[in-house]
Amino acid sequence: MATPQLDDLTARARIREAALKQFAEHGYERATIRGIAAAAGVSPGLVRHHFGSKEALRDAVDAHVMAEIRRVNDEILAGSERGDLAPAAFSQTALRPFQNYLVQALVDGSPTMARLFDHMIGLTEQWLEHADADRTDEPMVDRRTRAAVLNAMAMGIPLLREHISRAVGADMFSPEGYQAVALATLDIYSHTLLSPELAESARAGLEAANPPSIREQRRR
Amino acid sequence: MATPQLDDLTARARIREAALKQFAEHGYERATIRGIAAAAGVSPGLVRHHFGSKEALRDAVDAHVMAEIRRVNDEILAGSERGDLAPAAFSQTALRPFQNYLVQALVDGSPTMARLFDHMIGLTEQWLEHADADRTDEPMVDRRTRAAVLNAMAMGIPLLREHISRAVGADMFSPEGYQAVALATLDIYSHTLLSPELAESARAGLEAANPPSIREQRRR
DNA sequence: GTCTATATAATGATAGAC
DNA sequence: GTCTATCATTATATAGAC
Repeated sequence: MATPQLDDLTARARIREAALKQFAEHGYERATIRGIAAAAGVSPGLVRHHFGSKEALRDAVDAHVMAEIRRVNDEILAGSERGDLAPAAFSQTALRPFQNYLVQALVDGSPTMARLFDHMIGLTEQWLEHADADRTDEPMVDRRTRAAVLNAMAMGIPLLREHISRAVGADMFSPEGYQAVALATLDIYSHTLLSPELAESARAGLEAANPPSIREQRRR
Repeated sequence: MATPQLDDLTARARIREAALKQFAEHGYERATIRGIAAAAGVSPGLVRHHFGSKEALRDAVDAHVMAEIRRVNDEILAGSERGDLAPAAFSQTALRPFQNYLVQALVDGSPTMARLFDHMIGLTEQWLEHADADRTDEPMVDRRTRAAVLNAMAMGIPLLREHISRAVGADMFSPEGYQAVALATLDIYSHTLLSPELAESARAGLEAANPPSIREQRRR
């Protein structure tokens, strides 16, 4: 499903799958119709015949990825409780086969994937709602801003997988590398990186440097 | 310094500054020599005269950014204690004027910026060393892996600034947007997002699905 | 040092044969 | 449905005048 037998697919589907990989690996600009056609084992002309243009091909891949993500996500939601669904778990399961495409498309400025990003922010907000219930102090900013930043942070991992792999000494696609990164993510999420005192002093410095009118706008 | 008066610079420096901005905003591929020349107020031929090729221009910008970052970083190190230098503070101060360029170059696969990334991992490791001292439980993976992941997460913010800005409703470059994101970052770093129990159960599930031989390799 | 003009290569788009 | 051949555009690279 994530990596179907290319031989078993129609040419149109093969092209779409090849484009998915090429866009994910090289980005939209660097990926070429010729390269995609070669990877799919067809002629460049056939790509045009089925999709019309490179931009339309991107849209088709976007739509397919979006549909697949929603489908898998629905499957997971159907089989689990709502509420304890952490974004981490969400990305690691539903999004994982398409993660590289998604994050690259985000950087490339795909409107479709931008909407998906917004959707994910909503899920993260729900998750934060639960996490906030256990807090005693007031959050420094509104939940949506924190959800957006949190999402971007999570996306940074697959986006910079090349550099993480180099530093870790194992390909993030290998079982070993993947597990190491997943454990690191869990460890980071479950521990505090900044003491409350340091965070508070940093915040004070930040707010002192900016007009106080801004400060009160974005609580909750 | 970060945004010098273009009129006051030599043509060579103007081209370099223009390239810095174009590469940061559009990425290496989409940025064109013609566009850079226009932004610098010179002819495309002069770009070639001074830098030889687009790739060489990128190398020159890389070197300049690297030098500036080190210079600012050294200034900060000289004026502050070692050890309490959080990566957040580091990025927000020394790297900030070049952050967009750095993260885009990282995605574009610049070798020079890749080395800088590795250098930053080292700084984050030092920071984690202090944070780890306050922990009672054993980290789930070695420090370097956590530092690499943490770095990638931090980079995700400027990398996806377009999407964060859209979600927050304010440009991340505006004082308001910047402050909101900075506060969110502080809040996230100073709070736990996953309870120890949830993290432990997720870890157990993860390790059960993978060969146990992997598990013991990457502690500390 | 700086510009204009041109060569060359790559790419997306297109037309038409099978 | 699929391919080959070609066009038009764009970008980098280059040469040479001022």
